[in-house]
Amino acid sequence: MSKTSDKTQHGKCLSQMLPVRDALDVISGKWKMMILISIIHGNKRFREIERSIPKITSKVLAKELKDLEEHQLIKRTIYDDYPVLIEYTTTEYVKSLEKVMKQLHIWGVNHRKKMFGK
Amino acid sequence: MSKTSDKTQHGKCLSQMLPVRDALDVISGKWKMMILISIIHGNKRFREIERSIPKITSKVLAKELKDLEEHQLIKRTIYDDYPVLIEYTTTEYVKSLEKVMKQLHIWGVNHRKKMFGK
DNA sequence: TATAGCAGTTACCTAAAAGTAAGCACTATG
DNA sequence: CATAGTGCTTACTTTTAGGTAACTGCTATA
Repeated sequence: MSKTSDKTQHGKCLSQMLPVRDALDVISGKWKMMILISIIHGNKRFREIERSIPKITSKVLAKELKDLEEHQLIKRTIYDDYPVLIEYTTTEYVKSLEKVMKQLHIWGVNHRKKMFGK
Repeated sequence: MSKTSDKTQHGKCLSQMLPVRDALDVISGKWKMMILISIIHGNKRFREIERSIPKITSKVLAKELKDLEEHQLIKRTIYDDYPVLIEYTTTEYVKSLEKVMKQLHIWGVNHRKKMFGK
């Protein structure tokens, strides 16, 4: 195989890599997927989400919720009754992530089995 | 809905979250998936992989290759001829990640479209 | 004999992510 | 009237990821 054909391979390779990295930029980190899953499961209120995720702090949660909102995966709704009520819900767009989530879940279960005995 | 039933929900929720996080612990970060993709595409030698990934440095590459080896996704083979030749190849186990990779790729392409105009 | 390639390592530095702890203005409950 | 809950924010510290640059011992090439 010549060096020239290697270079062509590298080009192809990049077009695989970059979108994968784009995706990971959005969903990676310790908390984002956990928060999304919590909301998908029906948790709506800030404290409710906070309690559903062990060890998360309000500071981190607040920041991550903003990020997820920017990425249009969740929306924040203010119900201006007394007392003011705020709800986080998923958007339609979150559905596009379901397959990714599913595969991550399957692989995670399997990997844990592989790593620390079945 | 009672507070008791909420607590049951949170339990269910965790069993979804934890495997997803396990998976992300292995594949997240700026470089791991790019390195895997490079090797899958046929790059085998250290410098070859390095050149196939823009902006990566040898220090980071060396460290990430060790991590991937620990997770049994790649193997490092030493051919003790002259000069000593070292090759990185994927393991069988990497195949289990293919669906995850595929979904990340699909979602990444789509997300980029959504974010900065089609 | 100088230069470049091989597969990394080393020491140092910066930036980003995350943790710690407290507090705010408000309401609801005992 | 104290206590606890609401949805956060602020200031500060620690931890981790990643970047910079130089350098090693080896071989191959010009």
